[in-house]
Order: sequence, then C-alpha cells, then structure tokens
Amino acid sequence: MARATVQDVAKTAGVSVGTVSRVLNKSPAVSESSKEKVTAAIRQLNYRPLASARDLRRDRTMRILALAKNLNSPIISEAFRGVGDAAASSGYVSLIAPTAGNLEREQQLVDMLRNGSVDGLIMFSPTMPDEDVNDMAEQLSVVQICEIADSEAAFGVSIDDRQAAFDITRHLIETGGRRLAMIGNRAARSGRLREEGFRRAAAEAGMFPEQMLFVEGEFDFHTGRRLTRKLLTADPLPDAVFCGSDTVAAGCVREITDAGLRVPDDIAVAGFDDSVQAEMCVPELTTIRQPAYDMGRLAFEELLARMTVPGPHRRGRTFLPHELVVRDSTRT
Amino acid sequence: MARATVQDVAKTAGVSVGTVSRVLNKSPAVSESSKEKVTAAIRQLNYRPLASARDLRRDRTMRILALAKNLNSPIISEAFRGVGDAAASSGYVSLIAPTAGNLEREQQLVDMLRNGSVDGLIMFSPTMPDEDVNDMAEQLSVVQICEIADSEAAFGVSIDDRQAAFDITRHLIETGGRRLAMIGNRAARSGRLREEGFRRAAAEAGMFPEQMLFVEGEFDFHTGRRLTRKLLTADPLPDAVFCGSDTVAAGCVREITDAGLRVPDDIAVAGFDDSVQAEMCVPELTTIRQPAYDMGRLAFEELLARMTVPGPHRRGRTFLPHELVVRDSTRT
DNA sequence: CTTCAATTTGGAATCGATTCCAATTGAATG
DNA sequence: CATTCAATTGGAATCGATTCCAAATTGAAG
Repeated sequence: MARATVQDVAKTAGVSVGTVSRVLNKSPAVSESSKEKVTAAIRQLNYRPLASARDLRRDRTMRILALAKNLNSPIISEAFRGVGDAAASSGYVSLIAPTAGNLEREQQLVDMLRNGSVDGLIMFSPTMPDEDVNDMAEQLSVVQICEIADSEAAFGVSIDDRQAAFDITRHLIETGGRRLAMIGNRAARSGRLREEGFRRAAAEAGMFPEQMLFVEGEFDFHTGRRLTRKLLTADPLPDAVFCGSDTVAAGCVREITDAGLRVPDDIAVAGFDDSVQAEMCVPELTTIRQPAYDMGRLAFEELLARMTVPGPHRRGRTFLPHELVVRDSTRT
Repeated sequence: MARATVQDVAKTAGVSVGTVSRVLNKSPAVSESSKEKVTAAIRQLNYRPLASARDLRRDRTMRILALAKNLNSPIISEAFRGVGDAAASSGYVSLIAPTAGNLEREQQLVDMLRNGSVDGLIMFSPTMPDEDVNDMAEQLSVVQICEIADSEAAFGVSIDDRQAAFDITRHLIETGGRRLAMIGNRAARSGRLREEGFRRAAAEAGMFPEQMLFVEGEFDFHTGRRLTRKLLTADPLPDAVFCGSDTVAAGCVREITDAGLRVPDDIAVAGFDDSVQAEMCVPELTTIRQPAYDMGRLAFEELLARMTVPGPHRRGRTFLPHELVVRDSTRT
C-alpha cells in the first residue's frame, strides 16, 4: 500500500482537501463534525503529511542543523543539548552532523541550508576559512558557537577565551607558579586566544616571552602525553602547565606522574572545559567551566531571530561568563 | 533578492526549464552550448535547486537520520563515523540527533522518517518499547545498532554482548578472581545480555548465584563510584569487578584506590568498550573492544538495501567480533 | 534537394499540502 | 418571509523541480 495523501483522506472522510488541511493545521474554521470525520480518516489511513510537500508550500522546514568537527567533545554535546531544548520549545527539530574536519563534507552539509533542507545553521568548529563563514552569515541564518570567526558580519556565542586563559594562568602564578608552560593549539581560533591570555598573564607577572614554554598540537590524550614529554626535557623544568583542554591536561598529569614527579607539588597542571575528565583525573583538575548549555540555548535564540525576523541582525560576539574551578592539580 | 528558481535560470539562459533541469541532473541529452549557457546563468543567479521541491518530485531525500540517547558516548560517535563514511560514499547525507531518553522527542524525530524528511533511520538506543521498534521496522527503513530489540522483524548490527561479557568474566576468573561482582545496567537490553554472560561464566566456574554480587545503575562515572562504595561494604569483599562500561570502571577503580586498596592486586577491575577512558585510567583498563566503526558501516549498508531494494529484507541480528584487550587493571 | 534518423529542445503535467476566494449553509434579525 | 451576516466548505491555484511526450532541429545519406 502506497502512502496516503490529503486527497485520499478527503475522499475517505467525504470532505474536500481544504478541510483536511484545515484540520491538520488546527484552523478554527472547521465544524466539529468535519473534524471528527477527518480525524477518523487520518487514523484509518495512517496518514502523515509529506514533509517535502509541506515545506515547499510553506517555504520553511522547522528544522535546524548544527555542525561540528566531531561529536564526542563534552562541551559540544552539552551545548547542543541547550540548542535542542531551546529549539524544541520553539517547535523546531535540531539535528547535528560531524564534519570530521573534511571541507567537502562540510560544504555538503552547509548546502543543506542553501538549498532549504533546513532553516538555520549553528557552527561549532568550521573547517572553511573565516572569510567564507562571514560571507555565509551575511545572507543566511547562521550562528557560531564556541569558535567564532574574526569578523563583523557573523554573530556568535562563546566565553571570553582570552580572559579565561588569563584568569587560570593568574591562578597558576598566584599559587606559586614561576616557570610557566602551555600546551595549546594554534589551529583553532579559541586556541590562539587562550595563548594570548596565557602570555599576557605571564608577562604581567614579569616573565619574558623567551621564558614561556609553549608547545602545541591536537587536543587529545595522547598528544597531551607526547607534548608533555617534550616539556619535561626543558631545563629548568616548568613548575606550572596550562593545558588547552582537560583531556590534554589528563595526559599531562599522567606523563608527569609516570616521570616520578608529583602534581601539583613539583608541577601544577590546569585544564580547560570542566568536562567529566577533570574529575576522573588523579589529582582532580583545576579548570575553567564553560556554561555550555546556556551557550547553546542562547545560540538558538539568536538563530531563531535570524530565521524569523527579516532584515539586518545583531553582529559580533556575545560572551557568557566562565568560572574558575579550583581542584587538586594546582597548589593552594 | 529572493531565491532564484529554475524558471529564472531558464529565462536568463534563454532556454526552457526542461533543459535547465537536464543540465542540473547531468542528462547527456543536452548540447554543449546549452550546457554552457545554463551553467553561466546558474552561477550568475547563484542558483541552488530547492530541496523540498526536488524531494517532492523524486520521492526521496538522500538523507538518513541516526538517533541515540546521547552523543558523547565514544562507541556511538565512532559508529556514527562509520555510518557517515558509508553514507557519503553512496551519496547520502547522514545526520544524528540525541533523544535524551525523552519519548516525545524521540517520536518527533522518528516522525521524520514517517513523513519523508529522511529516507532511513538508524537507532542506537531506542527509548520506545521493543514492540514499537518492531512495528516500525516492519514497514519502514530502520536498522538498529548496538542495542537491538528482541524481535524477528528488525535488523541490527552489534557485538555479541553476552559472549563478550562471558569472555571478560572468564578472564577475571582465569587470573584468579573468586568472588566476582558486576556493575551493570538492566535498563538496556545490552546490559541484560552482559549480565547473562557474566552470570554464566561465574556459574561455570562454580559460583552460586547468591555469591555473585550485582549492582546496577546508569553508566556514568559518579554512578560507578557510588555503586562501588556499595560493593565495598560486602563481606567478604569481591576480588574482581566487571563493569558495564569503561567510564563506570574508571569510577570503580577510583573508589577502590581511594579506599586504600590496590587495583588489581586486591580487586581486579574490567571495563567495556575500549574507549579512551580505558587508557586514561590508572591502572589502564582491561576491557572489550567493539568494532564500532565497522558496525556503523555495516548498519548503513543494510539500511541502503532497505531503502533501495523493495520487498522483504533480512531479519535478525548480525554480530561483529569483539576483542578482549588486556591491560593493567586485571591480574596476570 | 529530399528523406530519415538521431539529437536536442520546449512545455505541460506531476508530485502533495496549503491557502485564497468564492460559494454554500444556517441562523438570526426585522 | 425576506435579508443579512457569520460560519463553514469546496476547489482551483500555487510552491519549484522533474520528466515525459511531442516538436523542432541537425546531420547524414541517397
């Protein structure tokens, strides 16, 4: 049996397609008796309005798409939960897709916005150049989150990465850190901002740039270990390391411990994100908490405005407050 | 400026809509000169075919959707990577959405298959009852993965959870485990199967059911700690604990260590999944590796068959081989 | 310079739901 | 009982891309 259409429902119910449609869309201009007949026919035929036909006519889909390099980052999944809740309460369905840092894949997904498969787009970590993101945001409903391209056109929600890095580096210094090191990631814009914050705090404490150890790579556990091994060849050894993510910090702690040194007594370690890994680590990590859920909600609210209200929109970034979470991987 | 349509392109290029469409769909029956004119017009107008119109006419979307309770499970994100790669190489776009264990949310997403928003559905961890999954699989393109409802109708890909649990429990016994305990989760079908495997292995080793400690809860770190505290009140203490996930095992190890006992000398601990947490844990976890990526690929291939080939399909489950990964959290 | 076949093209019909307009019904009013 | 108004309904037009059929064009062969 093929799919039932409004026509079928109309025939079965003995009314016109207009009436069926009005029932579907809860128009008040339908008599009680018609409504019942239509409802019965719908149930009998197991009818569902075809999305593509409806979308074509209405010129909107009530769907949005989020894009991220990968999905297993706790920040991303938490932020997307915020997006999803906010979207649901406005009647939108939210979907997400990983780009795997693959430009072609990302293009194909972004095309879903261009060709009207979805009404809006939330970008976590674009692979395309900033410039392209900006061109897109110029005319389409796009909101960035966490990673925000350097531009006037785009709107985005994030924490103040530079300030957060500054704050946690200050904490490392205030608790006795003198020879600071950082494990960062210059590939990401947020990574560059965190490096700036780190360097500024270190400079304010009187460190010279040459004294600041800096190594960089991807934000995963094994990279964290590898880069820490590199740091441990320095002489003198650093006495405080700021890591760009908790996962990296966990690798860092592990490597330091395996080398027979103590955290935080010999070397203090700080993470970033306050993911569950911060608590799983021994000692538990001092880190920066991002209000990921709220960032997600806010990003959707702004996207909604862009999708529904025509005309020019707010620009630039919106910062949400971060929080320094002090645990046991830094000195007291 | 509003969106350009085929009509606009046809007018600009000085050809008919038929010709434009033929160019778009790479029909060979178009002269070189027409093709050039159309291509130029498309570029000039920045034209993109509207997805809903195309989908309506073609009666398919070339999109599939995956559903999971949450996205930050390493198994799910790895399996979905497999789905995505397989889908991409068949020209499909794959999207994913978390249900958060919310039945209403799940229904709304499943409706996307019913109303033709997507062509197929992959379910990781359904919230709806098995029966409903089966009814759905009966007539729609649905494939289950990891968690597979108990049914004849559905098709699904997973490891043999019962056997895997049996194997790792055997390992615990062979390395000296005598008083076995398990931290499981009866809410999930895979959890119940793992429990069966655990009990069978323990029984084969001569343990009586009354001797087997079993506690259960969600598969997260804090639950792992809490349930382990419960286990540590037993007398005599267990000397080997099988945990239903690495995250839980990490919590278990942590709690045992904090209690002043040693892993694995006093109590051996085994995890499940071989996620990155297994390596982050100290000592590193003995665990079961699931071929998640391949499971994802296979799930898509089967979904593709269901979407394209009409008629009845293969039923029942397909098992992919798991692997016991021995590390340092169990005795030698 | 025809004739025939092959290639290319135009344009109407189609997919299914929505919406607008006109028509009908029914009730209420004078 | 005629008239007016509101409530309800039917049905055609519409959204935009595809596809089928018929028409037009081209080219080759005779």
